[in-house]
Amino acid sequence: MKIDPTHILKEHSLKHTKQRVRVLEEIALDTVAISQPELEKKLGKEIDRVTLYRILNIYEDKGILHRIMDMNGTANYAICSASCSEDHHHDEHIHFNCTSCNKIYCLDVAVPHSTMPKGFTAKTVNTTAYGVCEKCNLAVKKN
Amino acid sequence: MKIDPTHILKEHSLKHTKQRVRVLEEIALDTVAISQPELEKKLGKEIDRVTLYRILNIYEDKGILHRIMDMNGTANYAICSASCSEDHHHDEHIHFNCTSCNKIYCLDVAVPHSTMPKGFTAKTVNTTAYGVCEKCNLAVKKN
DNA sequence: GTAACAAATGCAATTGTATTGCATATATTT
DNA sequence: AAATATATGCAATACAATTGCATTTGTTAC
Repeated sequence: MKIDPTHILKEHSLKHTKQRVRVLEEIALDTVAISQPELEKKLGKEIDRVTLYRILNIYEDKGILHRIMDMNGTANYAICSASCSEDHHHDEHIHFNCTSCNKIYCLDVAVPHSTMPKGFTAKTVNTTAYGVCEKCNLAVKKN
Repeated sequence: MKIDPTHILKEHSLKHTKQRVRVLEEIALDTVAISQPELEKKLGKEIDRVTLYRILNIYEDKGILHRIMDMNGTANYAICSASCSEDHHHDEHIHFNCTSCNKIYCLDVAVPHSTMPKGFTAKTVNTTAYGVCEKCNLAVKKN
């Protein structure tokens, strides 16, 4: 995914700092969501832990990133589709969390809508499938 | 939900201890999933933290409880439907995570199936809707 | 019922994720 | 280039979860 960090920051009236740019660059490298610990490992020498947390939180609030919890309760981040905004995350695709390598994929499969019971108002719906991903399935076959 | 802790333990060849019985009793009190911290608050004087964690893990492995992560990355637990087993969690209903009171409801709404991309094998699918629950919606109207 | 054994519990210590307060550094506006 | 608002880095802290080990408890066989 090719992104323009400077443009994204301007769009959301966020100050242009090298830390913020680096976070966006790093996350945009892969369509697979990246976890906070992985990000910290990659950026820990350039960016302080706390700053990283703060940047990720701001990006989530602004609708720039979406956050997916994996089975361990660890936050994972991926770039939002263009239609996401501060008020509403249009994060209605399926996440696939591999139980072998723990990676989280954003799959291009539409989520069928379900109607909520009376009284419940849903803002966002998050569907996560747990199983084994393509890579890990192949790795098993080889052995 | 009425359950028989002794029967459940026997069914899964688990030793019958008072701690294990208490955990099952406590979780069965409500259809709403209960979080680890809440459980600890309620049972902390009877059961050691670590023991509680271990019991919850065993119950999840055996398919007795299912675990739902809330937005904070905290584990929440609810009794599985009868069809759950060690090999397969038939946890295919929708969870509703209220962003106001943070409660997790197990809704009686079937999850529409989606087909996975080639190479990806899904074992369980977890759908969580985020929004405002019935109680909190009513509370807002009153003020 | 009781002895023997395996397994569960409790405690202390530790890991790992996330947050808060405050001083310093940096980006934007004029 | 100066003023000001905001972001960053550091230290300390909170909280969820895990590990190792000694002790206790449940189960099985006698």
